[in-house]
Amino acid sequence: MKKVLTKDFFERPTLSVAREMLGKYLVRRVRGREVVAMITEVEAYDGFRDKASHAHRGETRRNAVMFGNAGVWYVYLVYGMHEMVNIVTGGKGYPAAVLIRGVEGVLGPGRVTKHFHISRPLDGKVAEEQNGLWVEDRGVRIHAKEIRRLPRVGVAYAGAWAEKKYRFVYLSSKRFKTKRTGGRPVRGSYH
DNA sequence: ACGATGATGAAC
DNA sequence: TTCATCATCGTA
Repeated sequence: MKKVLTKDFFERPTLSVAREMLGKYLVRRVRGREVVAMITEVEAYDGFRDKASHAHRGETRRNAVMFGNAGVWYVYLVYGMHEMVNIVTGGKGYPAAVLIRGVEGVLGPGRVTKHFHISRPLDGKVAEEQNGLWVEDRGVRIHAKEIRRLPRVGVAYAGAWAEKKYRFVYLSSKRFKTKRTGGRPVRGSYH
């Protein structure tokens, strides 16, 4: 059971897509090499009003693909050195995307792109085999109890939007630990 | 705790 | 054209 996810999967409410991306497989094929891993951590960036989203200030050259068709890669550079990979969700004209923050064995969005050799030339490309980067459903089903919803990382400037639990983590991903202070989980940490 | 490193967007 | 900021990471 191996099915390449297409536009119909991504052209739905962003939070649903984000949650359902856990357990799916990111596949990269370039120069005869294939890299595959199960997605274990994602974040949703949803609409014009989401202050943490690049789309909040309106359409620009960088974020234009977020306003376009679902099922397209949105790849950009942050902090001068890390590429981030997102997949566009929702209908055309509605800016939204899901950031892939971690896969099994590779936690951290900058590490994911490095591991999969993903960089800006993929920005704006459709997620399909022909473009060398796509998402597969391989039949893994993740139970709601295995998912933790947390605030997004690195968006403290976004006020109330920073507190929304738009980050989805697959708990059984072995490397994910939760630090606790006063008994409350605060953030994921990487080991 | 901090510096690396460069693109982006808003101000001037 | 300048400037602050930034969906981070490795080293300390």
